[in-house]
Amino acid sequence: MTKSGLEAYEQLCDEISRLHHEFSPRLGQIAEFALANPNAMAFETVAQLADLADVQPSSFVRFAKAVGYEGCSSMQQVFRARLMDHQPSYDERIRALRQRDLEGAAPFALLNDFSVAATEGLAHLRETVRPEQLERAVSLLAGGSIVYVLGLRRSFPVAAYLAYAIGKLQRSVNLIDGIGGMLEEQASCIKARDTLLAVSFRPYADEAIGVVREAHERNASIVCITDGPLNPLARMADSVLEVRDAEVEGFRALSASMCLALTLVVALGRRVEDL
Amino acid sequence: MTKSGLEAYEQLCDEISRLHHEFSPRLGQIAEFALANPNAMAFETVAQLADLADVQPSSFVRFAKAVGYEGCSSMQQVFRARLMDHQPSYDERIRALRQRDLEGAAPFALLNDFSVAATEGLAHLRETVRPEQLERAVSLLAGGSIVYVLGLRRSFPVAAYLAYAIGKLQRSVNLIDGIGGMLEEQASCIKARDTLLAVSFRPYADEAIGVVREAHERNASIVCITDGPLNPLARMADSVLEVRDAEVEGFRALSASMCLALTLVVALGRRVEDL
DNA sequence: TCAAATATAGAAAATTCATTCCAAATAATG
DNA sequence: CATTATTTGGAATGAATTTTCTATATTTGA
Repeated sequence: MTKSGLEAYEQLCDEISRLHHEFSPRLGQIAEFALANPNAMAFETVAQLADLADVQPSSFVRFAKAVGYEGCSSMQQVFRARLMDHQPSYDERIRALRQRDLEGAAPFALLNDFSVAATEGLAHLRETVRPEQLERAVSLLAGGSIVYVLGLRRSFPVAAYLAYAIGKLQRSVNLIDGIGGMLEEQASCIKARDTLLAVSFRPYADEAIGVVREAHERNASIVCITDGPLNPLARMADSVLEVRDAEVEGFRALSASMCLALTLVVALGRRVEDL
Repeated sequence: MTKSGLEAYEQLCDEISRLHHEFSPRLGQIAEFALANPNAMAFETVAQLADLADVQPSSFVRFAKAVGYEGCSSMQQVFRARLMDHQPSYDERIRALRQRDLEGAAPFALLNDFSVAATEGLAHLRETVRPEQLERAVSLLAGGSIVYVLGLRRSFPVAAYLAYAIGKLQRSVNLIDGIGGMLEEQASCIKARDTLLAVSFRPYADEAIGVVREAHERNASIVCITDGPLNPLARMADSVLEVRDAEVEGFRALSASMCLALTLVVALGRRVEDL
């Protein structure tokens, strides 16, 4: 396994500490500065660092060489990697996962990888959804006299689940599924007091966009479950909930989406009960 | 109070999202890159970013100006401030989550509970499904000349997903959904060389049992996804896969089921590819 | 105290960088 | 189809950055 950013950083700190007592005064001064200001070391230019540490830029270069690097630039990479490492992006984690799943192709290995990916997706969901967003979405759903649920193609299973579950709450719910080619007819039922709950993932189906636009023009409330902020639906929506299910070979597991859907439904049920 | 690095960053993200739809193609491309790679945006030089995003450096400068900055450098400060500000350890992240859970509204607490429950469901799935069961299920699916997918009521979303995904593999697939009251007619198409993939959770719908029985009598292969061994379908099935999604107030999240479904589909795709 | 060695400061040089500008390409308009 | 407006690619520019170099200062050891 390749060395992580944090490890390299800690190793460098150790090295600096070890050498500190045998450094010349100026180098020692820089060593202390470096250990005390790792953020600055990561971001500032040598000139700025020199200014902050009250030394000459050339001293910084000598320092970098003294601890074993070719120059300041390569030393700086270590301080940067540390910050990167602290926050591995969701994409990076999933990419790492995908790397592994290429090795074992057996179905069981797949199940393992996908379930780990789904777990990551759920964790991501917890971390990124903001309480007030959820709150708002539930309010909009509770406020609509009829809830319309939209989801086509890959989003359809989520929409179907939402419609089923909301229906069990004894609320008026309508699944816009485009059955019999009647998408527009279904959409045209949406009125101003209603709420449209739209589920849409990339690539965003044109028909779905059309339905949302129509609902928007009719002044219906719109709650949108989607996979990213760069989404043609987002700007028409009154509430946007972001989910990022791991995608493998073009398929999304929808595990996190389903979890969010369940949350919305149960929260809606409680809200309605309380009234 | 002075604006934190994180706030500024989130504000910038919002702005990018808001403007995305009116950007030119190249600017849109950069917008997506920026949101997907905030780390790179913080550290890399414009030339490197341009290379990564596959655009010209000048386009990056145009982008920075389009979102309201004087140039790339000032925009980059925002991405850097985010990392400066925000270097939580794992423990801190957990604590922050608890904090939000406590002070946050009820729906968010629900989301937390459900996502934890779903995570446990996934772990359970990993632990209980045996490799040879999966192998067998995939073989049966690969062997059938037509795959029929059955799932009614709460199981319907899983079935819909399976049908959609198997269809994308260019295989003949047929979703038995009982549309137009034609459940029996749909079921009567199943022949001996076909495979029925039945999804059924408690309380097992009578109609579903009927369809499986009919398929069984016609000597079709039967793969069953269900929630326990005490299931009327199990004894007719050639392969049984057991999933236990967490249940809350009578609702199942289906997260684990979706994960298993994805696994079956991708494994099937690979199996067919290899032939 | 004096020479030798080492460390430092600061200027200079060589890169690299962000930005600008203009021409080519593309899309919109009449 | 011709014209106009946008958008895009890529070279040019000038500022900034890292690094090297050298004269000066400081320390070391006799």
